Amino acid sequence: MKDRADPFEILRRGTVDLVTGEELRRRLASGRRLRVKLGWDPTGPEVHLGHGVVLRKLRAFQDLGHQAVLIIGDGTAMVGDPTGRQKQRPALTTEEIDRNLERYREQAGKVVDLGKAEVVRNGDWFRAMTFADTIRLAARGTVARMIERDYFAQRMKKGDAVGIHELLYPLMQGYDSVKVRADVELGATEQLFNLLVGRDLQAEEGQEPQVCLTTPILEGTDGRKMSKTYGNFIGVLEPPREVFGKVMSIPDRLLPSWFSLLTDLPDEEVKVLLAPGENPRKAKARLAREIVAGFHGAEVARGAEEEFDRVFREGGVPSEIPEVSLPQARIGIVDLLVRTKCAPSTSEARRLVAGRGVRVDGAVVDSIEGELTLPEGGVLLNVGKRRFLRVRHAPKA
RNA sequence: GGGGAGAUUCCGGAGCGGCCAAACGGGCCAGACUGUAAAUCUGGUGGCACUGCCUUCGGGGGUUCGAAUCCCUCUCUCCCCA
Repeated sequence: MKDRADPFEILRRGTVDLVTGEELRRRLASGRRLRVKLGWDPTGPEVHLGHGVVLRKLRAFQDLGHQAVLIIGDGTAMVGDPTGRQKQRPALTTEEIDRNLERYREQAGKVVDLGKAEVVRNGDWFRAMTFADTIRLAARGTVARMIERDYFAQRMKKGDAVGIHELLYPLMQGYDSVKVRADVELGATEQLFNLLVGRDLQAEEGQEPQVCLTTPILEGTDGRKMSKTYGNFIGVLEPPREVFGKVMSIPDRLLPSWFSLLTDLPDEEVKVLLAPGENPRKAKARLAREIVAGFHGAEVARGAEEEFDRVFREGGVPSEIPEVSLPQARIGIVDLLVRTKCAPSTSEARRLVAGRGVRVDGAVVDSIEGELTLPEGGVLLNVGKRRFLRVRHAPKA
């Protein structure tokens, strides 16, 4: 955050909602160290660039000397989501939550300074609540208020189930704010409603209502919201090369938003990169480099770029190729694909070969009948554009 | 509590006794063209011992030579009324 003066302006940049700007300005002016809350549900182990946006905002607060307060939502996650619909998340075990939390720390730590952050679990207080406490909390919300939200309205219209506990969610989240006495709560813009509930609850408790600050939803590699369920995300812990490649494959129109949400490049510089007439590819490479550098440093980022160029621009081979050893020396191509997990099933393997998507040592395999003998140095197996594998014959297991 | 509708392959959504491994669209995979962009085009998209066989249409049971399709029952969901 190398930037001139006004902390307020720094924090305001790239936000969608800020309730209210005046309050934030006032609190910043107080010179007090603000408590800035960000919640995370340990329902999965993956932190992706979409989360990165709001984490970066939290980091910005940290850089200005404020206190980050991370809420781990194990209270709600333990309850699980009983909404009947097929593959809703099952209740998580304590072990799973701990594991997810561990992974989360590792990943979030790439963006925020966890050493200086306060990390609390809301399960600590929710588990302690009695049913009567719960009722009292529930009484603070109204159904009308809850279901006016787009999210619920859409699902109901669509005929999907909405569980009663889901109506409780915003209240629980708001209660967290009361518990940690948050000055500011961060979230993606879809979270605005939940954040606002926190304000109400705090006010009822005689606390000064938190400032709610939301960040834009990052569009994923396919243009939809970046999300685990869409499989269109870029994970923070993915190998640098992978991250670089995925960034290169985003649609051009995402460039402006990705630059502003995921990098610290000054607007003027971005403007030059995206000027009409410039090759968008160049800008994208810069973006990819910036993002990788943010997690792994400039050195690694440069390496990832070189690798990318070699493999995809020059049709070369990656410098590091995973190796697999097989006990037999002679094997049918279809079998080979299945054994090396390049294809999930024999049928799929056949399709890949039939579709001319499989190469061995650079030559397209054009028959599913094909058999090959693994030579001394092994063989380079290549499926599609990005999957490379070196297969050797291992005399013994 | 009463009445109605519905549960289909990754998703949406056809099918309503054999021609159904199941239309069509989306997604996804592979190929062409590219800048691993967009747009477009082609092929594919349950499994296997693959011109055949096996397992799928919410669960269980039944009718039938034969069921995703008919009957019974269970579970779940939605809508209307109270």
